[in-house]
Order: sequence, then C-alpha cells, then structure tokens
Amino acid sequence: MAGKREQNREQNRLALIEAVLDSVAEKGISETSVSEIIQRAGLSRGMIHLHFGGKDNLVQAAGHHSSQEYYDGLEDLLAQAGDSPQERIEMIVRGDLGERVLNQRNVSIWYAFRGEARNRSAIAAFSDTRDARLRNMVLSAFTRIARDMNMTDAEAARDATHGLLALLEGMWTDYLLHPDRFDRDEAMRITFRFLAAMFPSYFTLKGAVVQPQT
Amino acid sequence: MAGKREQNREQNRLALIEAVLDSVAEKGISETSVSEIIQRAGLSRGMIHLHFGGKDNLVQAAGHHSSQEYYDGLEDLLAQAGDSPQERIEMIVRGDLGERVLNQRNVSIWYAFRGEARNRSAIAAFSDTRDARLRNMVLSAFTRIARDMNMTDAEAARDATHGLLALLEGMWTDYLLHPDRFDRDEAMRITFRFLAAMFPSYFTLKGAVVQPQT
DNA sequence: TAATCAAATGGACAATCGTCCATTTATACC
DNA sequence: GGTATAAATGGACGATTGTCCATTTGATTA
Repeated sequence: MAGKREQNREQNRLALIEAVLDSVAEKGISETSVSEIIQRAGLSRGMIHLHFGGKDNLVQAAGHHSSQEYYDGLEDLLAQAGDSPQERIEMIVRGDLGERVLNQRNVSIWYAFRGEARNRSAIAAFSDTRDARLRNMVLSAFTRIARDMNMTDAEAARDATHGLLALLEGMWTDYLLHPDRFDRDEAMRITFRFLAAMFPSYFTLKGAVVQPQT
Repeated sequence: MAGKREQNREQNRLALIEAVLDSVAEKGISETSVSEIIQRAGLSRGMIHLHFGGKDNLVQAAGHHSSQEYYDGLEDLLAQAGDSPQERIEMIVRGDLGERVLNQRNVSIWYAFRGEARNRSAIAAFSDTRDARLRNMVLSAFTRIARDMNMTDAEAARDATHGLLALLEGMWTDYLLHPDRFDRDEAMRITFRFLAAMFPSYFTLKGAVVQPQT
C-alpha cells in the first residue's frame, strides 16, 4: 500500500487536472488561468510548478487525461459487444453517441482543445479522437461485411469507415452548437439510416441486424 | 465617391479584421493579443479602441466577417446551380468541400472560434455554419426528392439533411486534424456514396444524376 | 494658404499573467 | 518523541495583457 504522503501527492495531481478540465468546460481555455485553476483545486499557487513544471504541461496532461477517459469508456463498451462486425459497429456508434462520452462537459473540453490543436502540436497529438486504434476497429468490421457481401468495390469498406467516423464527428459538432435541441435518438437513427442504406442486410433504422441474412 | 478620409478609415478597419484572422489562423486565439494584431496590421495601438471599442468587439467582428465570407462563397456557387434538387445538393457539397472555403486558413479560424463558442454567446451566434438558411436549402431539395420517390417515411428528408450536414462537418474536422493526408476527392466520393446509397436514382459515386430515372 | 476637425498615434496605466523560491507543514523513519 | 525530508504554501517578481487619452497628423473646407 502506498504511504499517505504519496497518496496525497497523487490526489493533488489529479485535483489539478480535474480543475483544468472543469475550468475549460465552463470558461474556455483562454480564461483558464493559473489563479482559476488553483482556486478550483483548492490548492496553492506553487503546486502547478511542483507537479507539472508549468501551466502548459498541466494543460497538456489534462487534455491527455480527458482523451484517455474517452477511449476507456469506448473500450469498456466494446468488451461487451458480440463478435459479429455489425454488433461491434453498433457498439461503437452507441458508445460514441451515448451519455457517458457525449455530454456537455466532454464536448466543451473536446472542442476547446481542438481549437488550439493547430498551434500546439502536443495538443494535436491526442486531440485526434478517431485515432488509428478506433479507425482500425471500424475498418476491420466493415471489411468483413464487404467480403461477406462479395463486394467488388475495393474502396467501399474504407469509405464506409471514413464516412461513419465523419458522421459521428458531425453529430458531436451538432451537440456543441445546439446542446438544448440536440436529440440523441435522432442522431442514432440518422447514423443507422446511413448504415442501413449502404449495408441493407446488416443494419436497420434501429441498429444492427444480429443475424445477417446470407 | 467617398472622401480619402473615409476611404482610409474603412481600409484600416478591414486591415484590423484581416490581421486578427491571420493571427488566429497562424497562432490561435490565445496568442492573438492586441500587440500581435496591431503589428500585423501595421497600425497603432489605439486603433482597436477607436474602431471597435475594444479587443473583444474586434475579434467578434472578425469572426462575423469570416462567417460572411463562407456564405458568400457558397451562394455564389449556388447561383450557378441548376434547378433540380440533386444539382443543388451537389453544388452545396462541392462548394463546402472545395478549395475556396475548405482550406487551411479557414479551417484553423473556424475551429479556433468554435472552441470559444461555448463560452462566448456572441461567437456562438455566427459560429454555427450550417445555419438555418443553408439547412433549409438542403432540406427543401431532399423533400422534393423524397416526394418524387413517393417515400412514405416522413423523417427521411429531415434525416438526410441532418446527416449530410453532419457528414460535411466531419470532413472539415478531418481536414483540421490531418491537413497533409486529407484527400479532397476522397471526401467528395464518400459523400456521394452516402447520397447514392440513400437515393440511388438521384446520385452516383461521382455526383448527381442530372436526369433522374423516373 | 489658413483654419478646422476627424483620424491616427503611442505611451501611461492598472490589472493580470505564469514562474519560482524561501519558508512552513506534516508524514515517515530512527 | 525527535529527526529527516518530501510535499505544500503563498507571496515576490518581471513580463505582458487590454484600455484609454493627451497629443500629433493630415485631409477637408473656408
């Protein structure tokens, strides 16, 4: 067991990160100052330099932390998914549009970092949600479906992957700009409509067809 | 003709706005200070207060200006489009993904403002690209197609509108995060694949079918 | 040309920024 | 319980922020 010293230390480190994320979500990056952060964390001014060596490093760590939480949530869900490609894709869609990851706090944080991504390469690195891992999971599922359908179009699976991820991105933007009128069920329906149009015997308006018609 | 005085005045006003946009595109919002702006514009410190009453108002005006340019570009293109709904939709897609509006500078600016939108209502107001005007243009086109197809699904046109705009949003995000590997033709192909899947006799992989098969 | 006045200048100003370190606090070890 | 030491404190510091206004510039009008 970790000593109380180290335990407190880690706890304070985390408190600083959470304070940054709270502030970014509520006030935006430009208003997230050192004073704002330490006030929210209830800690002293010097802690940022002590734990992270400076404000920039702390903000970067907070971004990384938030990104990690997104993937953790998604992978938890995926662990529950079945083996069929359509089930896996459905899980990703439901996960990406579900309350656990798509909520006001996360969206605010996400787009705040995105806005700075272009100019801070360290931020850009983790800001790419749909990173290689997620992209490959979706791609392999679509590839299996395309093969199963005897599709001749070699680009179909790749395009479907790219398209689905872009569509989900767009839904997030919609939530960002209209959190009040955003309709989670509608977003899911639209996404499945897109999938059902491209792969009719694998998806329906309500989700995946668990037993594909062969 | 306007006097040289007023002419200079307007010219300086514009120079300030362009300086803000250049700085936001290159360095981001957080590094766009008064000093940065006036240096780029080659004007004196007091000009911001004189013309806009303060930095915040100037930044807001710059955002509004950028947004206006986006719509102007899109409407120019739309004026050249034919009357058929599929032609109008194709024009919107080609416009939104074309070089004139989708380029590094615009994407940087766009997302920089988006990142602050949640916390600055004035910015949120113009930050919503796909505003009512654009949305209605797309919706009316899809409604005509749905009627033409005798679609029974009342939500189909609305969902297609929402989905297409979300998909285009996602393509912009892709460009933001991977400007080097982004492929404009691929983005168009994917978009038309989505349209072709939902409305097979109106769109193909390469774009709209001008004469719909009835 | 001289007078007029809007436009533009650039520095003074207080406020706030992030950094850093001398000091204090509290845990861990002897 | 006393000592060692890592963790935490909070204020000093120079740099930079945005605002504002007394002054200068230069186009316009008499």
